[in-house]
Amino acid sequence: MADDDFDVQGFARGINELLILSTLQEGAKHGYQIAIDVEEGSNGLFRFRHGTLYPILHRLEEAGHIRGSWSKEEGRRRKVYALTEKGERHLVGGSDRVDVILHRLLGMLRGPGEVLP
Amino acid sequence: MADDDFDVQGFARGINELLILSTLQEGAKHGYQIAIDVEEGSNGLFRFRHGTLYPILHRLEEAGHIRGSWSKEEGRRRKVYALTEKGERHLVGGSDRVDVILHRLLGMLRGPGEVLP
DNA sequence: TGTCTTTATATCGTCACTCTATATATCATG
DNA sequence: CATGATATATAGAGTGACGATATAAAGACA
Repeated sequence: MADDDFDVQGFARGINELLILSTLQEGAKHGYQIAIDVEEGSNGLFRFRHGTLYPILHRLEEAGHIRGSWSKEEGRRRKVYALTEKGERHLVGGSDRVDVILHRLLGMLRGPGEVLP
Repeated sequence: MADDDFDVQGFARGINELLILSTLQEGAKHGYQIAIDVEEGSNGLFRFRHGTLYPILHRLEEAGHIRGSWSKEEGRRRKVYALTEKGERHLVGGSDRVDVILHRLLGMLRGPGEVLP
């Protein structure tokens, strides 16, 4: 499959990844905080179960989009993730792509008669 | 999971279903024609493999969103699908939902801080 | 006539991924 | 000291898109 091809699976996966990268723009944070911020930032619309969140974080770390480091403040172990440059580029490109795809989708759904700007 | 909850899997699955329902607004057609129309209508962005298309058509038929009937014109057997009223309602509701998610998602991705109405 | 491509529908197996549930550990509160 | 919130992790289940493959008939071409 070509790189600019659309597939729903990859698109869905991408949404979750982009949401995580997006909140990390505010600064480095640990997983639990990411989940909270995404949920609050979207008024509860977007939400991560921890069974969903952590695998994605590991995936993003392996891909070099985020960089994790353990901190042991107050005895509580936390893995704090920071956005890398690669991750930032991925976020910008991914957001543009989501923009294009969803607007085209909406154009299709609104019916064939309508002409979009 | 509540009905108005967002999950990426369901959203992704919904995209394909809505694309199919959308082209059927033009009138009843058979599966192969649906695939062609979706691909051409989106300038090649959205595309169905037949391994993807037919299971979705069966799913939509079972759900009562479309109604299929066999035709044997010219000796070639075709299953022609028509949009039902239920399917029409599903399409309208689904389009509105895509609209909402699109704007909220882009609001999140375009940078934190701002919470959209 | 034979065969190759296009049209047309269908299903099976694989793979990836979300989601539920469970495990582990620390800190705060009553 | 038990309960709940914080915090990370993984195993198991279920779903479904995707690729490959099967079937079959129509049209083109030599």
